[in-house]
Amino acid sequence: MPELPEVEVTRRAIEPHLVGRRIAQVTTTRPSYFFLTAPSLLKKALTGRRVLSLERHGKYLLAHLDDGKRLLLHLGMTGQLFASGSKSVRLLSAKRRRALGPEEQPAFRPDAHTHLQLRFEGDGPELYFRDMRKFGKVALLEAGADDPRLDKLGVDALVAKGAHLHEAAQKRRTPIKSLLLDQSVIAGIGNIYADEALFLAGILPTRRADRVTQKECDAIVDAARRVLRQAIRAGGSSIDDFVRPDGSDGGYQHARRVYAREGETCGRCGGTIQRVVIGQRSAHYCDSCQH
DNA sequence: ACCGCACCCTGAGCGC
DNA sequence: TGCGCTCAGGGTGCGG
Repeated sequence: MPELPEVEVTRRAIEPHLVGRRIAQVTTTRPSYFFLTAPSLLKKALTGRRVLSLERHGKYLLAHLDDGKRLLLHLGMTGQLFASGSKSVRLLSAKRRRALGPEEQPAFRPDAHTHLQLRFEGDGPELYFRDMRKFGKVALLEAGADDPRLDKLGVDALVAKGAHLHEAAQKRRTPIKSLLLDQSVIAGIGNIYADEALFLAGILPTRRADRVTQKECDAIVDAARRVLRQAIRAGGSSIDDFVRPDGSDGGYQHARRVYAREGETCGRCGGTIQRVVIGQRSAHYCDSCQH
């Protein structure tokens, strides 16, 4: 699931294909939950526009256009943003995957899950936004308009301090992990990196937020920053669907300590990794390393 | 204000 | 072989 590292890896790789280029043609799927701006409006607004910059805000990408409007993208759970020519089995349906020989890796061709395709003037690849479960989002923001989703975001996890977490935690009885996932407190942390940060900080995900000390908040946020930076360097985590914009896998899934490792051995103490559900989401931890 | 939970979606994996 | 069920989860929005 794309979190800050996956979105940042995507931003860096997509930027050279996007910034400075003029959009020649926009292709979409039918209107759906995925399109916060109707596909017809999107096509009209994007065609002919030049992209000035590509920013990341938490897990959102924001492309600034030459008419002052902005294109807001969110990868949701299964969103994939990549360039034409990419090859990866993660870009294929299971049906197509099964039909392939073991060594075959055909170049991606847009399918029913490819909700947005951008073709540009001149040389360079097309860009595709594919999202199987449609939890991703595309929205066009009018020039000068505020956006509630962006306004709500807390401080970016790459620059957050323990104080940001502690301030929010003091009056909250919710589990500390739920607070870490709250994008209005700190922006960018999702399920994988929340579990990893809490493991490194030695704090149980179930601990009530108001019982986490300032010092412990420092440790959690420091650990989160470290984990996120490391994950960016590794190219993100390709556990289910994430691919880098050239079709390659990230590498951080091999470095994770607890996430999706229920029943496996803790690399630090030799104990067994546990799983509980917190706020309708899996939480993974080691009950002898975390308190 | 806070908190828990339903919901949006589709594919994988499982039992029968 | 295939059906029906459950699970996965980011963000939003609701009711208590």
